[in-house]
Amino acid sequence: MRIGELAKTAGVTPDTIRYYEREGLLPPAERTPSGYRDYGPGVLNDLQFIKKAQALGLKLRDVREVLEISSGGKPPCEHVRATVSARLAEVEGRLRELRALRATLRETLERLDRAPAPKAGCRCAVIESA
Amino acid sequence: MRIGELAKTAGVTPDTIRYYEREGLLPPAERTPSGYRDYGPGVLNDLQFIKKAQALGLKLRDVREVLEISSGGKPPCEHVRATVSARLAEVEGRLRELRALRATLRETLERLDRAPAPKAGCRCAVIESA
DNA sequence: GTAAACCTTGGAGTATGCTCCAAAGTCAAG
DNA sequence: CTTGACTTTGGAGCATACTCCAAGGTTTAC
Repeated sequence: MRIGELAKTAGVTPDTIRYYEREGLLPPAERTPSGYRDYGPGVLNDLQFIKKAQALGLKLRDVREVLEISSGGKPPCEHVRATVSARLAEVEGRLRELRALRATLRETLERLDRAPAPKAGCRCAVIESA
Repeated sequence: MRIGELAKTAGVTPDTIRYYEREGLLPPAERTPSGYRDYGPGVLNDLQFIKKAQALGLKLRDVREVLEISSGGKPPCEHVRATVSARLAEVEGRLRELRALRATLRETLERLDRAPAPKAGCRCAVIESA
């Protein structure tokens, strides 16, 4: 299977596949005599594994680590748990930040509503007084 | 006032000030005969305006637009409102995404808890079955 | 035999807000 | 006059996950 077919089957672009290979998520592909990448059907599983892990919120770096561990013969579940936990903590932190930012933005809108008509030459009373 | 002093007073680095100038957030500074940037005290307000606008959730691009409008003589409040509204919508969208991601991560952790002991050679049953 | 569709590589570009660097010039104190 | 602290510029680098490009080689269909 050449890269275009694999890409179409997996629902990604050839560029993405080459990128994964460069980044060590996929092993270097075998080559035809003319240098084209030549894939067996197993790579499809690899790509789907990557997509699923991404859908679970893992970054490509995380996925690479998981793949490295499991290709070393060990089940990576322990590592997966640590990674997912870390990602969850990150997401919760980011949620807190964004909720705070949302509150600030809402308050700013209210202040804009209540603000008096701007004087010519003013920059923005609402921002200035923040 | 030279850039180092201004930076210290405003609580930023000289690099940041030069960056703002490059990006059009600050007007090109006047220069001493030897080429050093030479600031009047008004620039402090500009820097604080930028910091406040950032604290309100505006991006530097937004701030630049606001500054451009107000340096054109018009009060930028209308534009500020539009910008803040847009930013709020973005933040709310991102919050929704992150809440969904958090749910996925939590569910994944639970599945890891319930998962049977991994077989050697398995990649990760929990990811595979996602 | 030729044209279309495919493949290769290396490298640049995207967005964000800085930060850090080297090489060289300037200024203040002693 | 020297030392150290300051300044200048242009440019690279970070993190993320790709995307797109050009210039060239290959394969396939007709």
